[in-house]
Amino acid sequence: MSTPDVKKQLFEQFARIGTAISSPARLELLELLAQAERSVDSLATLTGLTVANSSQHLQALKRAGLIAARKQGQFVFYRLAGIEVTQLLEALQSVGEAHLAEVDRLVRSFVDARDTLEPVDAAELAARARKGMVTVLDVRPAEEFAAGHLPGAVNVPIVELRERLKEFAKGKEVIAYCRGPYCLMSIEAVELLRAKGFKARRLDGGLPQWRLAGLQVEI
Amino acid sequence: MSTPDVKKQLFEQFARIGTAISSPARLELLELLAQAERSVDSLATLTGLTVANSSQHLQALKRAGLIAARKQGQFVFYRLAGIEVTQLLEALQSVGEAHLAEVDRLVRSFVDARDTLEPVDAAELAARARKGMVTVLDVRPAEEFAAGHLPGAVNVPIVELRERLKEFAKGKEVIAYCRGPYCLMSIEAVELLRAKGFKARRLDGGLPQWRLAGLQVEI
DNA sequence: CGTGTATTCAAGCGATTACTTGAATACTAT
DNA sequence: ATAGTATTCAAGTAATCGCTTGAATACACG
Repeated sequence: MSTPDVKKQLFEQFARIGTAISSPARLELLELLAQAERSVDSLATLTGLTVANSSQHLQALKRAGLIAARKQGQFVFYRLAGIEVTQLLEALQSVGEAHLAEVDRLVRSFVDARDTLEPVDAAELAARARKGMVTVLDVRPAEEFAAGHLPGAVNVPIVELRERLKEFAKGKEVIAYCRGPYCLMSIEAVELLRAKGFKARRLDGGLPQWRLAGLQVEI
Repeated sequence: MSTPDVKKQLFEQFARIGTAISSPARLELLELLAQAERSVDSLATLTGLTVANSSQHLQALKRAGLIAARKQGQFVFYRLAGIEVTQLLEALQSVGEAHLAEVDRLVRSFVDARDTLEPVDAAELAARARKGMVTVLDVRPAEEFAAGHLPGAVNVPIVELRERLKEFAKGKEVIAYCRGPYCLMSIEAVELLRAKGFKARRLDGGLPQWRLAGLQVEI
């Protein structure tokens, strides 16, 4: 095999991965899978895609090496193929934030709050949580919490938060997190908590970013 | 603007970047631009694409925020938009290496040598070069060397190496590098040097990886 | 000012992609 | 076995993409 030929084939392979992340639907699937493994059906419901369409997208992602499948009974559970995939998604977002004006505009449009919510970074939270100084609040759905969460976090899905406020102590600061930097549930949580007189901030990033920082995840 | 709508638009934006890296031709262009800024014409020549086709690919990359352009006289020089783009390409390759069997096969097919060439990593080279213990050899074309190279490196393009061997001292080890982990010129250089009785190894990665490691680049 | 060169634009064509629909397959549980 | 559910497969259509060709634009130089 001649060498320029090998080069070309390598570019073709890498381009396959590019193709896999060139669809909004597939990116949404990947974001969900970055939280927890899930069945085709559950992914279809969460994304609003038809089941057949989801299945096709998932197969495309699998062919590109981004996700892996596990069959259990009549269900097929898909999961990210590895931490490299999370890194790839991070890099994708980081390019978007740095160089696409449209991304900047969109982020500002819903996280004006960002400035006022004073996000805590992972290292700071890790230190303070270890000393028991803060309550770590995971507002994601129970399934995602079950598949892995920050050490010592309590799970109150955002839809239940309003009616479970009494579970929190007024004195202790609450740090809320959810799926990632563009996940709105933690922002909503912080706003609700503050309105009710709690001291609350949000984590800058979600579980995937916590993992990427090399920090420990509890199951 | 409703929030699920914003989410959707964000995925669309990130997908634009995915689309940009979904073509082998564009990946090749990006790899070249990771070395140095270049004109459309020079990129077309290097890749073997027609000028019009290159121009279109470059515009696509620009729209996706991956590259930026600078017009000087009748030339348009394109360059990577930022270090995030290099990170993205790194992440892409890393997913490929980890999860695409085909990539593994291709890499093995031309870098069996890899095992026997005992690549040096960036940190080790930085330390040894600072003490003057090794000769750092850049085998890339002169233009790319001129746009930035490892501190203290000497530039002998691979095509000139055979006739310029007398410039090297037999006793001092030579560490060769070129464009990146899949760049063959440094492998060829090491093989030639060894055959002629020099002590030689290659750097694991090229200039972009050196930059990503946060190490200093000389111009 | 005209000539040559670098780049971009515009139109066209074949190949690929995204999504839908309806059916087939695979497994579970009664 | 039978019915029910999860997933995949297959076929069809509209839209998009990659590349080519030929022309237009932009700039430099004599």
